[in-house]
Amino acid sequence: MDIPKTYDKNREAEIYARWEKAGYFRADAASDKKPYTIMIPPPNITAKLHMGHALNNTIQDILIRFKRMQGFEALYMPGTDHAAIATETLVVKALAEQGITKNDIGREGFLKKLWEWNELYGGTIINQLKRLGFSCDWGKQRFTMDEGLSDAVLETFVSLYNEGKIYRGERLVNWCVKCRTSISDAEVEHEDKESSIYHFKYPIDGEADSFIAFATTRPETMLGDTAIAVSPDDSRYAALVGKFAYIPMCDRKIPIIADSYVDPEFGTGVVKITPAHDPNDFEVGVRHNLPRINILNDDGTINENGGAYNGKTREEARLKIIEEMTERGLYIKTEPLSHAVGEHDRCGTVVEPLMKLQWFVQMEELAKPALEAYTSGELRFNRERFGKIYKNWLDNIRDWCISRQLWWGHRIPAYYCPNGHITVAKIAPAACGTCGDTNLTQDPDVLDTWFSSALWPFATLGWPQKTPELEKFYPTDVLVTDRGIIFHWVVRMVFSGQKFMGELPFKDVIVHGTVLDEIGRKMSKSLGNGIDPLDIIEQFGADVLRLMLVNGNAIDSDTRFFSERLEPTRNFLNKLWNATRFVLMNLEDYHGYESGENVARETEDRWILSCLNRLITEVTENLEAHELGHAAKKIVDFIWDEFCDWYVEMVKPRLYSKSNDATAKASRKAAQATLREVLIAAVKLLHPITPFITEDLFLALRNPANPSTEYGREMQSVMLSHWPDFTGCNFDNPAAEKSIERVKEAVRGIRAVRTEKQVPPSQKISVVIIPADTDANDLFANAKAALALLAGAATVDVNAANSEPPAGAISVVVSGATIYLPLDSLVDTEKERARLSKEKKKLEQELARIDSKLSNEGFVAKAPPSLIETEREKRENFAAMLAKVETELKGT
RNA sequence: GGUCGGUUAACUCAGUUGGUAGAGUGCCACCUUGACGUGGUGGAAGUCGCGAGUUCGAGUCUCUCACCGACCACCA
Repeated sequence: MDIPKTYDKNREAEIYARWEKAGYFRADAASDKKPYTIMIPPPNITAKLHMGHALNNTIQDILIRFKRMQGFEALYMPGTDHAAIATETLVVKALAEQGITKNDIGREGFLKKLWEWNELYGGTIINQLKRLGFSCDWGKQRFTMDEGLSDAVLETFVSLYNEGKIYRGERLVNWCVKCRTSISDAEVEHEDKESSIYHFKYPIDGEADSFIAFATTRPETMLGDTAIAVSPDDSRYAALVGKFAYIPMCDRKIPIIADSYVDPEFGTGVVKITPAHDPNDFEVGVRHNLPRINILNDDGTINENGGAYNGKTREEARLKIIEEMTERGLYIKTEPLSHAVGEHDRCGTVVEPLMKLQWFVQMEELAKPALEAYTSGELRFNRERFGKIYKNWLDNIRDWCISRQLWWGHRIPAYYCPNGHITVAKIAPAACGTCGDTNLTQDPDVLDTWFSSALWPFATLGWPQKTPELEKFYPTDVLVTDRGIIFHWVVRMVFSGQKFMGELPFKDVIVHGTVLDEIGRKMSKSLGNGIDPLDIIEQFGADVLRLMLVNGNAIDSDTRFFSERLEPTRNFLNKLWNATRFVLMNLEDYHGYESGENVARETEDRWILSCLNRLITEVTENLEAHELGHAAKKIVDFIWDEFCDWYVEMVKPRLYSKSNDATAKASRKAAQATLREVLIAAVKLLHPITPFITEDLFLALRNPANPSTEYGREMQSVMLSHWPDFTGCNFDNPAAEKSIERVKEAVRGIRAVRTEKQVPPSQKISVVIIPADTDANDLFANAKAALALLAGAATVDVNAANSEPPAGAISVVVSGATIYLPLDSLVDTEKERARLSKEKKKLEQELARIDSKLSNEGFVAKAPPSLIETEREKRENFAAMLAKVETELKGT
């Protein structure tokens, strides 16, 4: 049989194509199996996938494959997001490079460009997902702007509108002067900036030489001031309340009012009020019925309300006003100030609060059940702190501004007639619903991109239609997402699901960390420190990337993408590949034993099966609990340490035995059966994480007589075979485990001496073991052949207990035996005494530690009995070993 | 300003109900033994950020502080 020494990662694409062709990822709504559903967080069609997607989707695919193997009808629903503003910005930029603007090509032409963009990037993303091995049901793939989702969006909008939960109103919105659109609070990033605070004073109207001093960080907004406010409790200004201040630039008198919003301790205790350009001032304005003067155009320049400043930019106006105030003797001073400035997260432009007529979703009532779901414990987060983020957001919920002044997105289904009536309908109405006027225009704005993704868990399944898919697969089982979009997305899916499906869209939320670069920074385009998953796949394969991303990692903490971790991961898969190769090479005359059949198993067989049994239990538990890092690490450790380093080595003498003796043959077959069984189970456990290589290995192990058989139609893939489960096989075997642990201890002891004495592996030594009792005698006698191989011995003699030790030998005391290595020429009495003394000291220290513990009344009284028992057993063992060491010391 | 996270071997990180500190990489020494040198064997290496507390016992629980990081936030 000819199997290459290394796994060919280039087979991944071929294996994937095979799966896809066979329809293994298809989830059937008519199936009798229990459903298990995960919705992919639809990637934005803005660019290629990055490492964050790779992690996010790997977690999902592991869970999906695990559940599919467990016999669930598992649906991994794929799709993409149109990402309204993000994509539009990119396309605008791309057009600008050709000297084209949106208006040049018009709405229709522009949208055509966007659909072309979607074809290109949406397609790229899908191919990347496939390349990473994700087992999505591609037949069900959706896009947030496709027909079905668009219908769901309209349905939602109309229904919320009819309920009065969507309204249109003039409010202060976050306005991006560059993108010329409103954005939601969540899209505003606050960053502390070094800027200045300017101190001015306004004259008090009608009183010569009387002024009121205040400070502002935005002098240009003075043009829109409609009041001056002080604290009601501030005696300093009490006399001024009710009087008027005078704004010279605008020739405007504004009232001096008292409002509790003002903190008398801060600054001068005086705040200028600009209701049209500051959210707090807006509130104050509402309370005091102040006029709202909008001084800005959509592009951020001063409008006609700014009088002489009309047409100037924000920055120009600011300087000019400072100048003018100075000339008028009303400027006091400028101080440096570090304060938070809101910026648009997409373009970095300073956000301007602006009065606008926009569409809003009234959040108060929708938020209540969403909050209740969390506080009642129905909605769970994998870490409590993520739940707190969720709760905090809902506690401070504000109405959601959903209109965007963009073209790419779901156009708002509101139609206006010349008489000022609004008609909201899914299908463009022929006439105004109020006055019957047929001259209607549709609102030019589109909806916030999250409006559609909020519906993702059920709209993708066919809602508002009552489809079999919706019936079968909703609610989904778990949502896996990045920390960054808990409130953007998770919150909105929750209340949407509750509102329209009457049921939470999922009960478990897994929030994972961010993939950082090698020095702990976020990967970003601007830093140029991003790593393309496809580059890694090109070099190492998807299996390596997937395993590396989860192995040993705490799911909730950020992880650095450390390229040095790739090689060890690849090495592991190579190790697994070769372990399988070894097993296959030794199965040539194997004619099949099925699990549970009566096989002449030996102690090491029972040991490895016992370890495997525990591994399966633990890995299953870990996966159920979404602790992928633990699961992966345990499988890797088992395969490498227990299986390869110990079991395979121990079993070699049995495999290589040429004896035709019936016992020897039975023993060989038992070894073959165990090797195969254990490896098949291990490969299955690993399959959700590294699906490609395990598929190949499984198929080979299934049919060892002809492992190179091409994937036949009748052959099932790994994912459809069952998740390993040894319940009822009685493989749990503590006695075998204890025995093998002793063998391992003996082997390590001998190896340590060999290394110390620099005995090369090629030099075979003889070993004499004098066991402490009959149990140990049986154990070591049975393990003679394995011991010989593992310790590089030509002969292993197990003498009777208490028999005379050989002369001139180095002695090693282990649990249950003293081992003698007759290495006459190498024995140096002085050094031996030193070594044994060191050993003695170590044992004495161990004993002292245990004794102090056991003689501690508090410990004996309060520690769990099992722990005390363990300590006593250890004490016994150490005491016996110490006695042996002392005997040896006397002998030298 | 508020909330949260991190601080464990030279490096990157695990450490699931508190019970004698682990892995990988790197380093040192040895080895091509019939699966694998993308390998094997042995080894060195940590006062678990500082200080205190609870406990028979603390990397693990509580508090203080320090440094790093994330998020939230309307203080002019």
